[in-house]
Amino acid sequence: MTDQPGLDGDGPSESASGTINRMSEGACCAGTFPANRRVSDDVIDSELTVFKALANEKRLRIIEALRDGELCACELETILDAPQSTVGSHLSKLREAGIVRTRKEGKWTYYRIADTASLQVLNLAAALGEDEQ
Amino acid sequence: MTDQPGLDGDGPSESASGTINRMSEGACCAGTFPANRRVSDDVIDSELTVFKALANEKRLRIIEALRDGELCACELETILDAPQSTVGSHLSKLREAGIVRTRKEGKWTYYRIADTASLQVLNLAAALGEDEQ
DNA sequence: CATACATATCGAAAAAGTCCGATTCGACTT
DNA sequence: AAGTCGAATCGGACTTTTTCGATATGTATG
Repeated sequence: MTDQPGLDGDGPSESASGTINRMSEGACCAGTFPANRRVSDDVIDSELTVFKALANEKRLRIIEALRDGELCACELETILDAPQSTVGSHLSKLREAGIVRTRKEGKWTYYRIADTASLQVLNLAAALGEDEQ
Repeated sequence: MTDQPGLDGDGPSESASGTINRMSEGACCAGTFPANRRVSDDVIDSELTVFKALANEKRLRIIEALRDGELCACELETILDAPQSTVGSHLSKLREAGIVRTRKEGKWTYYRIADTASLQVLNLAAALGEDEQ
């Protein structure tokens, strides 16, 4: 027989609820798992939508550029120094993810940050990544 | 303020050396982009590292599972219901990104969230994505 | 030391994402 | 209406990421 991890719980951070159903026979985790630690698919989907939208250098540059206020699509083209179709598809993804919102004025389309919470996410991520390098 | 789109169309008579212009004909924003809105590459890199690590369903499930405390790699295998090598590579990426930290105990490896700021990022993202669906 | 188990890593195929020319569409001007 | 400009979208080449069997490493046990 083999030991089970976390049985005696002498670790420094073993303070979680003991509702995890551990097995009493066989290998470490065979058969049973802490099902109560699953999270709803909706939450995962929400997070995934946002993070996929943010996991791209050009899209991050767009958002950083929009920190101080709205810009039109063509201005973002020059900031990214990329072809119109490239910038356009990035903007589409940001809009589909709900990160940015648009305002049409004549033949121009102005983009702005939809929710300041997006900027908080950026700030937190920057701080997180910073002390890891 | 920079010139907003509104200057008259000049026609295809671009003669100067386009320093930042990629299009054949400058119009709306050619030459007058808000350069001061650029952000340092370091910040972008930090954000990118974090967001790339979080932009994956399985890795998000791992992090959500670790909210309440550490779990060993084999427990995470059963949560994800994926082969050991798949889970292992996701855990490697999370560790390389600094999202999780490990603790070895005998032949087991325990994973935990490295920084509670990660969970704040998740919470914000979940809220952001929520009201977009 | 042989064995079993936990896990890290490799490598190649599959899947997903990015890039960008070309096209389409809408709004404006003449 | 015809032409122009800004912008959205399509299609396919290209790049990156994911997946997972196979293998390697490490740790306990007999």
